[in-house]
Amino acid sequence: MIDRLDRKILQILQEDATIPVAEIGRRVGLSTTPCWRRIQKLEEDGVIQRRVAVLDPKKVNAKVTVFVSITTSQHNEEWLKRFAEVIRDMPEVVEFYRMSGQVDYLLRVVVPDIEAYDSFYKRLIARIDIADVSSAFAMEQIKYATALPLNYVVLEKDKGTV
Amino acid sequence: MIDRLDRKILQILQEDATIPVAEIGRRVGLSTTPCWRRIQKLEEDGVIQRRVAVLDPKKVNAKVTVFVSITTSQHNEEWLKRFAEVIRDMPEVVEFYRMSGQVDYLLRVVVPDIEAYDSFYKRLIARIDIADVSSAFAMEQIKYATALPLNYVVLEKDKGTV
DNA sequence: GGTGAAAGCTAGTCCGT
DNA sequence: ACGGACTAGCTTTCACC
Repeated sequence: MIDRLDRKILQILQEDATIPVAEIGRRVGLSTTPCWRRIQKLEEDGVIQRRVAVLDPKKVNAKVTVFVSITTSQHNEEWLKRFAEVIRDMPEVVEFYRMSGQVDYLLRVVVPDIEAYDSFYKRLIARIDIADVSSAFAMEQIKYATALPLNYVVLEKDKGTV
Repeated sequence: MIDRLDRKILQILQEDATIPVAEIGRRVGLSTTPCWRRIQKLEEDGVIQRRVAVLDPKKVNAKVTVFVSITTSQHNEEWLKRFAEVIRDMPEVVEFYRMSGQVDYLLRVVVPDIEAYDSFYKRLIARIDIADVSSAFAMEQIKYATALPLNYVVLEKDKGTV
């Protein structure tokens, strides 16, 4: 499905989606049209989901990240569905995972300060029944990448490519 | 620095950076040129850091997320600097935080499966001295947003805007 | 699956208000 | 600081190898 050229293209677009198709083509050793066709296909196939602007958290007052570990007694499908809906409506929750092991769910929450977190926390527990919550505060974001590692991509056998 | 119109623009671009400037202008009630100028300024000021393509993790075999909690005995600047460099070179590490409380650092690591995580883990501890590591596996990514909450932005007093 | 050039939009510039 | 018209450049299409 994806070959080495596609992977090169994805690598570029993951880092900078403003680069013209002609320039991407040049970098991967392709002329404009085939490069464009590949990008189209990657979008159709849903490999490329969207193109977004990434903002500086400090400049928009999103300075504090809190990791919220949640355990629940309610292990039914209905409860999870409702929980997911609640979370989807809270823009402070930037990531949401169902975990294995001790904690059931993990949230990454972004707020300007501790007070705002407290307010968020109250809104959260008011909306949904949760057994136990524990919060861990990040002091500094040392690395944040939207780019996924592409070295694990399962490659289609390339047909006589360089 | 940022007013309500800027915030509306950012909201749009955070979700979809492919929308033409004229259309963004229309949505926020501005004609093309002033809207374009605002976007330029937001880029110059570093509020907009970059535009990137977001990929489907499943389609690029990045199916497993692991949260790695790290504690260290080495609390000096030199060690952290080296640690940060090591992490920066590992594309599997997608996020990296310095934490308060029990754990010193938290990593979000993305790999195709448990075996790949084990290999990553070995490479990590081979490169840097770490006192204690504990790994928590995510079973499912229920929400992932690159968009930051903008309701906390400190707004410049708008001058007679709608 | 690849190339080159034409056509249609969009971003970026200029000038006026 | 906003708006309209123009230009330059990029995306997208098309005909072809």
